[in-house]
Amino acid sequence: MARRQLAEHGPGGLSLRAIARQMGTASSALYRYFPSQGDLVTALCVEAYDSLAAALTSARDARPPGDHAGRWQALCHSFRRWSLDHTAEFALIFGTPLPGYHAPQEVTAAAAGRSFGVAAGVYAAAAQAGAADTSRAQIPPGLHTRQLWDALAGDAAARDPGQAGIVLSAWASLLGYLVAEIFGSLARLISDTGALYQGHVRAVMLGMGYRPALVAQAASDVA
Amino acid sequence: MARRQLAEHGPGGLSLRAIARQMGTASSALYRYFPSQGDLVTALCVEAYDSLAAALTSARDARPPGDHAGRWQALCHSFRRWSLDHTAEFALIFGTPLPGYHAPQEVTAAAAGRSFGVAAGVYAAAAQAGAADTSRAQIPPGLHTRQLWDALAGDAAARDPGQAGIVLSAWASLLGYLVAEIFGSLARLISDTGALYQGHVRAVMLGMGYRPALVAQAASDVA
DNA sequence: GTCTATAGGCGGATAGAC
DNA sequence: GTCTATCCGCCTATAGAC
Repeated sequence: MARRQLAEHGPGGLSLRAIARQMGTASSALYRYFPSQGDLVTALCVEAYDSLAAALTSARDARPPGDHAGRWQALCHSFRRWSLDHTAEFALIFGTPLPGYHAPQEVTAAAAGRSFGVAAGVYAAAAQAGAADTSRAQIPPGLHTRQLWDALAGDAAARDPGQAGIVLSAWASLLGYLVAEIFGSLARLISDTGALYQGHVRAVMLGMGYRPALVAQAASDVA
Repeated sequence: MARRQLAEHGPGGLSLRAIARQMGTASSALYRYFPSQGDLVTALCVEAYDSLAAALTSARDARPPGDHAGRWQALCHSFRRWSLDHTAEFALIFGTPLPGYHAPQEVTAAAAGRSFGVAAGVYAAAAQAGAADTSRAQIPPGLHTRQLWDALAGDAAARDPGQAGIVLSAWASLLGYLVAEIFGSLARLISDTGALYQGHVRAVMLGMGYRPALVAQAASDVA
């Protein structure tokens, strides 16, 4: 099925008809595949999360397993690349919720955990290898995680509750930068967003406890 | 005018008719005040930015000028409170851009700078007083700021280009947390968002170079 | 499976009465 | 200034022919 074509439409301009028009079929034909618009959106959300997870995994594996700081940095770079290349999907899963639509908790939480789990796994490996010092990160332990453990249960790497908070906080920091860049609130204030993102990543890494020497080295690798 | 009533509508459900319906008038009556929908949206955006700026300013002034770490923390807390209390306005200025709408650069940039300038001023004061060590923060200098300097020109506090990058990066980190919390992508993974936000703020502050002792003290003040 | 046709609703915007 | 009436377009969803 050519469902991938769907997401290539405008971010907010998501509509059954527009999708159908774009792929050359009648709008009513889509009802053979999805009972309603909501189910189609849900499918798109899951696909977007999985697409992001795939990009992150690919970026991770492009670096040797021992290069922990490099792996995290590649992850960050990939996150931004994916977001810039898939602004519609980005808006779908991270942007303003659709007016009438409410995503089913189970399915989207699992999909979200799948993408977040990649980041958690990379950090867990770094912490275990000593490339990141968990105790230097400043995130309080004892978070009441809900779906998080279920989503990461399959990933044997991430177990420490403190680690989950650290990665979640760091991931939110990255997300904030991308939201500001892609949705435009940052573009109103600054121009060379790429350079600032590099600094942002560096600051986040240090906040996570990555060893400064490794961070500096990983940064020079990119340049 | 009862324009404030407008913003009390649903985040994505922004429409001239819905607004008019809610305030009991005919939709066509609004055209006496705004030439088109876009102008109305622009007015709402500016009002939202100014509302945020007012909240931030108020939170800042609730702490003594010498309590630099406390002022920044109050700012962060106020940012979250405002966002949670004004989800519609939050979505309007930080969320997915409206399909057809393009905000006029000059006016929105100025408004955005007005709110961001409060944060920049607080940090600049902290840096000048030695409560924050700029050199410990890990953001590269030499950013090509565009509207930023114009917006902050009136504020004599913020001058160092490096400082602008630090605050921008930190502000993006906060924004990311709030986006994740309010738009729901974080709610799918975790429950006690308030506690995590406190840790997030702490990590951001340390990343900005705030003295660890002051951060710890400010944190205990809140608890 | 995909099409045409259609129902019913909401949206922005304008014209003209009062 | 605000109203009613209206035009036109886009949307979701369904019915029924092929």
